[in-house]
Amino acid sequence: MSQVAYLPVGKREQTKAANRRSILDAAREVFGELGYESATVRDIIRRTGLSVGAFYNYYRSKEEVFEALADDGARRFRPLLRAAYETADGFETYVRGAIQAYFDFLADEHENWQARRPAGERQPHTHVQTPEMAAVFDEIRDALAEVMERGDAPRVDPDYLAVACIAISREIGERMLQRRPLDTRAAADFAVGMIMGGVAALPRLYAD
Amino acid sequence: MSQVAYLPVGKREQTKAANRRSILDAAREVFGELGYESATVRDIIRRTGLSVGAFYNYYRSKEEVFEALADDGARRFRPLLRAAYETADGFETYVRGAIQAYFDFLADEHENWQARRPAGERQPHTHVQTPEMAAVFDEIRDALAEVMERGDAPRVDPDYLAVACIAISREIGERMLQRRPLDTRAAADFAVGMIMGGVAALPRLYAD
DNA sequence: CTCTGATCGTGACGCGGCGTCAGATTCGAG
DNA sequence: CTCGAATCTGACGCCGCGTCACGATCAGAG
Repeated sequence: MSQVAYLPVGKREQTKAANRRSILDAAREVFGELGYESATVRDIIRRTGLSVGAFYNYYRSKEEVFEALADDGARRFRPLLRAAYETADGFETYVRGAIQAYFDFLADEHENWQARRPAGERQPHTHVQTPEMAAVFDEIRDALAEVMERGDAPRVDPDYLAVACIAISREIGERMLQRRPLDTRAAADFAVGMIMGGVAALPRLYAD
Repeated sequence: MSQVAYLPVGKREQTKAANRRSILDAAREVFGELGYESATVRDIIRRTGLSVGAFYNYYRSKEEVFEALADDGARRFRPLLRAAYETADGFETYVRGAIQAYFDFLADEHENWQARRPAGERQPHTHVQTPEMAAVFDEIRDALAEVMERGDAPRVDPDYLAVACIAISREIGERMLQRRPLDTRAAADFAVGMIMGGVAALPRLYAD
């Protein structure tokens, strides 16, 4: 029974990975229960059973844990986004696929661990800047540009377009979560309609 | 030279108002220079010359000062919004007026006291929930509903619509501030186009 | 003007969260 | 088994926060 070749071989590597996960899980719970503001680094640490010093071997602050959480979310969402891109056969199907995927994702995450916090609270899926988030932004902008190039839609300022699409999705998504019954489909219909109509009416980049 | 009848008559009232202003001004500067996160209640207090205790007679925390700042912004913006409503003679002119007003307002505030902070920073004009902010939201939603009723635009879910319009304006506005040269007109063209086209294509509330 | 209660200002103080670091412990290569 | 490096531990000092007992100032009554 020597050296069962798992992914992280050494014992050190294993506990390291486990601790990272443990901290992230604890943080999710704590932020969910106490909210970001009033949560304490020590609150998170307590749930992990680690010592204070050990925690600081992994993350330098509460903020950094929060970012890691957001980054994690973005990382899990990315494949869904990519799938939407690859499945799509035009501008509208891409937008629809991406938004429906996002709203379902949102609903899922919300169910799972967001123990009903007051609205307007800081949430990992919004307004934090992390590398993975930036990557998602770029991916969306490029996909939009790419799909526009194919002639399915008029060419407009891709940066503003991406910003607007994300803004609509984010805010409609958040509003959606507060409504009962939860209807991701209706919300998606709204967001997609807004974007599709909007693009058609937008000032063109190269008047031709 | 006795009792020149100013607006706040008593000396007490005067210094009270002066202190409130002083704190808000100091807070603007401090947040502008240090950023919200790393700014300290004491930093603000130091700039006012007040004592610690005196500060706490006016605001209970850094957060509360920040909200007061946001509230103040909303309060100054409201008349401009109202003017846009009263000047408008239809859906498009209202949307255009409101957005142009907002972007000009944004540009102004930015010039004045926002000593170029890293992007994504917490800013009083975004994502804070204050009574005055909520009032602005309601005003926009009602104005949109009202204008829709007049038949200038198809009727759609007013809540989602208001959320979407505000989201677009907010995010395009923020992006606009990062571009050189600063072009509020172009940004407004984009946002208005997006909204106008979007509304036309939206799922109707009462299919008729 | 004086007196008096009330309001407001002052700053030292205690509390609590933060991040560190010297020492202990555990791992794993040789 | 040995030893150096990686990791863990938790007591410690620091710093910002909000309070509160006390003093100063004001406004109104007499």
